[in-house]
Amino acid sequence: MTPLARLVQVHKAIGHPVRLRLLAALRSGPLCGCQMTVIVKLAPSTVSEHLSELRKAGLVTEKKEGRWVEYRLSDSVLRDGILDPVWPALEDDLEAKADAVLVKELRRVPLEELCSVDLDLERLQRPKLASAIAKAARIRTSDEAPR
Amino acid sequence: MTPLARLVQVHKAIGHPVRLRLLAALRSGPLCGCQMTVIVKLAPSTVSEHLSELRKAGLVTEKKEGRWVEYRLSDSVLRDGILDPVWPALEDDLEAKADAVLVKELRRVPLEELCSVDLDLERLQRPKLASAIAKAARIRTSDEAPR
DNA sequence: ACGTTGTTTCGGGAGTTGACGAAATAACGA
DNA sequence: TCGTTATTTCGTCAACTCCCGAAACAACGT
Repeated sequence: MTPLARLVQVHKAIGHPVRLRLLAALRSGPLCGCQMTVIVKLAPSTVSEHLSELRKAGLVTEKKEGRWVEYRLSDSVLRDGILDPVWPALEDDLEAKADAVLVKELRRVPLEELCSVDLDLERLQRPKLASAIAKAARIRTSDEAPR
Repeated sequence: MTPLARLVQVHKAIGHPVRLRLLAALRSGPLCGCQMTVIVKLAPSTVSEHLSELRKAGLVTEKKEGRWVEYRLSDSVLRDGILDPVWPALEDDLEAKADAVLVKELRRVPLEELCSVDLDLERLQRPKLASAIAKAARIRTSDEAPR
């Protein structure tokens, strides 16, 4: 793959709202796939495909951790600074800020508890899920967000 | 348009080989549309649409100069450094380097002369023009890397 | 006025992307 | 073992992208 084709792949990966939100969510630390589905509220298969594209572009790495796959920003992202110009813009974005709040809450919920939340039928509805998570989060308030 | 949507628009614009080559070509100075069609060897209408997308993304600006439209990298590109991480990678790219040589040659040809090349319409929009330029530049005949 | 040239817009066709659900796979726990 | 849960792969379909040529538009020279 030529350097130009590589650049195209990377920027195509960045150039999608869902993938950009996933990258932003990972900025505060690693997350597993099921957490990401909660954040962007899409079907697990869709999120998996987005993450696969980010991995192929070298933007995230994945590590199998028991039942879950832990995703994190790749070293090259931090080293090459390819995303450095995007973070400041996201500071002013309402959706990105809401995501950041949700991510922070999610990190306080142990994965076992998060997965036990009954999603019912409507994955698309945010308030119910968010309140369920918030309720679960109120029970546990010990961990602190990394980095 | 939200900051996130704006970022997506910018990176989608960058995430295409032709548009990336156009941006790279503009790095050495302003160019007009007809010069760009020579560089990327696509129909004028196609190049126009690519440039329109780059303009809507705020990456290039255009200024009408007589019959020609002069495109150049926008101030914000240079200010925000959104493209700073891409230039080093293009240094290693064969196609980008060949483009750079051709651009250098093109800049020596006055626009009136470039446009005066007789272009009867066989096959692609202006093969005769392209070959004439290639002959002058002596580079475009040997960049078929097989594999 | 007219023809020429550079550029843009429009319509369409081939190919790609993004979303889903269903099914398959992997790992835990009872 | 079996059932549950997280994740991936696959088939499908709607929507979009990219490229083209034709036509329209804009500006120059004669």
